[in-house]
Amino acid sequence: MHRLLSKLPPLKALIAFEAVMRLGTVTAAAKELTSTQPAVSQQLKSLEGNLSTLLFIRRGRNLQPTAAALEFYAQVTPLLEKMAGYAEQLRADQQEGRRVNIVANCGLAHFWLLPMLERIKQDLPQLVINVTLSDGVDSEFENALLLGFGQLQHPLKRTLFVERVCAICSVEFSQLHGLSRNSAVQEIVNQPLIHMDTSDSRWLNWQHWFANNDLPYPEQKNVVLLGNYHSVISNLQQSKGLALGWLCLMQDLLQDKQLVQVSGSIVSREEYGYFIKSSNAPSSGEALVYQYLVDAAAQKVEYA
Amino acid sequence: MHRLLSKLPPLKALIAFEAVMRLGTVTAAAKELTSTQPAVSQQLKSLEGNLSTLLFIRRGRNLQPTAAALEFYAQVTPLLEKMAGYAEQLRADQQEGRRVNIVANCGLAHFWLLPMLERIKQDLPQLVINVTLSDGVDSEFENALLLGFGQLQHPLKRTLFVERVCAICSVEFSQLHGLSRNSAVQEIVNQPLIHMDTSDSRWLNWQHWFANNDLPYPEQKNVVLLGNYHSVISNLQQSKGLALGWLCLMQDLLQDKQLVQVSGSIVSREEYGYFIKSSNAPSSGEALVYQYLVDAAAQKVEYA
DNA sequence: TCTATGCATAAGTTTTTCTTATAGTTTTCA
DNA sequence: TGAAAACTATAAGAAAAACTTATGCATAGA
Repeated sequence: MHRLLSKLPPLKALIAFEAVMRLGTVTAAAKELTSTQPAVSQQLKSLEGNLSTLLFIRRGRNLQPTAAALEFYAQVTPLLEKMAGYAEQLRADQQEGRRVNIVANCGLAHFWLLPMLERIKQDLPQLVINVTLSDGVDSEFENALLLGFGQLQHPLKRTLFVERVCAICSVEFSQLHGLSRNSAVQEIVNQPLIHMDTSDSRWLNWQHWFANNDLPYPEQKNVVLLGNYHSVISNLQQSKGLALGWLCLMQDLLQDKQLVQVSGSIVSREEYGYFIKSSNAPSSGEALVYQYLVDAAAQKVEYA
Repeated sequence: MHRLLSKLPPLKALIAFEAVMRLGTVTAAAKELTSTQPAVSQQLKSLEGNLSTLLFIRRGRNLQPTAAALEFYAQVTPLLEKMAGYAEQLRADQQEGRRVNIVANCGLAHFWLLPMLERIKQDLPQLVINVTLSDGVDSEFENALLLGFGQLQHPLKRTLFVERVCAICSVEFSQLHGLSRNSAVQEIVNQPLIHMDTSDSRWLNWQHWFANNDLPYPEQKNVVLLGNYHSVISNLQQSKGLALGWLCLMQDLLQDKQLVQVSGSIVSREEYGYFIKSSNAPSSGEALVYQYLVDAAAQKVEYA
């Protein structure tokens, strides 16, 4: 353990050493580093102590580097420069908005953002886009674009998709049970239902759906609560029952006839849905991606 | 200016970052670094601030590195490891006494040590020997073998050569003026004399020589004071006059008949001469060189 | 739902680093 | 030769940085 800590000399001392080697005197180095001569002198001493190696022969007024110092200088300077270069690169990327972080709700990411990601990267090649999946988040992120789900009435949030859900199942399941878009809502009462674990109660669930259709909530046995929407769809495709489908996310699958809408009932809440929210200090790149996603969502809605 | 300082992130933070990336959690990193979780957490924060780049997406309990973090980790870790490696190498060299610093009087170095240096390196190939020339030094050096000139009565000093000087000149000059080893000391009185600037008064000079031979010190006009012994010999070889020759240093040149001793007078002071002195904490390598030089000096004396 | 694990933040303390002042050495200049 | 200037090392008090303890909050697992 302590793989590096115990072996690395103090960086400040290295910087002081580099400057002294390059400029020849402690005083000049101190000037460049906007520090004082004793400070640099002590740094050198501490470096010599750390390396337990004499780096300079002190002859009263001037210093003469030892062979060890010359060697170490030649080794370490390029490393410091590279390191500074990498750090600068990162800062520049950030400064110029080339690096964009997106924190996205899992379902939205899986069924909407990720399929589109390659295209986004092609369309905005100057950006480095980083997507992190995260459910149950609508808090502040300091440096990331947030794609979340929840209440839409918020000055900083912009709506991507209003919440609209319907009952869906696989083609196979629909054929087996004679279900279709024209089925009456009553037919759904006795079907096995697939549930998502919506412990945070932000989401519409089957209870809402039945209440909205003036039907009694059927008693459920052996309820399976799935942790994320991806699992729900996975179970759905295995024809294990009916699930609630968020229209905006399922649109492609419905159009491709991979899934089937059951009954014409669409339950929606205008004040809930998927939203996009800028970081506190959006970069130019973030602004680009923001607009790109807003546009993409608007286009998708048109099909609905 | 500020070529590196302003661009480099704090090293401590880099070490914390490296450990967190490698181990996955702040707590584990803190444990490895024998620090505390909040300390590491703050380091990460400071690094993010320094790079003005988000490195981790915090999701309550765990951290997820951003693309920037992964990239930076891949760039920086090898640099840190190399740096640690170089530092370790230096420490190991020192530890095992592979690195020896010699601070040597200019004259002694030029006429005795340096001609022998290649041979020393061949004979002690495991050592890295670093010679620094320095006149007028008999003070303490923390980490270097000192070859100096001065008083010999000192518990830590060991005599290399007792001070013995004679008058010398070039072969050409001796032939022009009919001088030889058999010449009487009186013949020297009217010859042009070459002087070394011995402002520190440790050295025998022409005044001493004349006094020692019971001769009046001849009035000098256009006295040229040369700063180092090398210049003196250079002038001597240009047949500009007579100079005082330190026997131990001139021995090779006298044997090769490049220079000629004039008169048989040899002035010596038993309590002065060239000495060798160990550093405060001599390494094994230093001890080897010490003995090597003592032996070499002893051998040389035999010819005298 | 309760507990364990893990991160962030705040506040006070400790450690490190820096600055000011001083002394010593060497070079330069008169 | 001697005084001034340039440069470094060291000591001690001051400033800054880092760390630790305590606490709150969020998530994961039972």
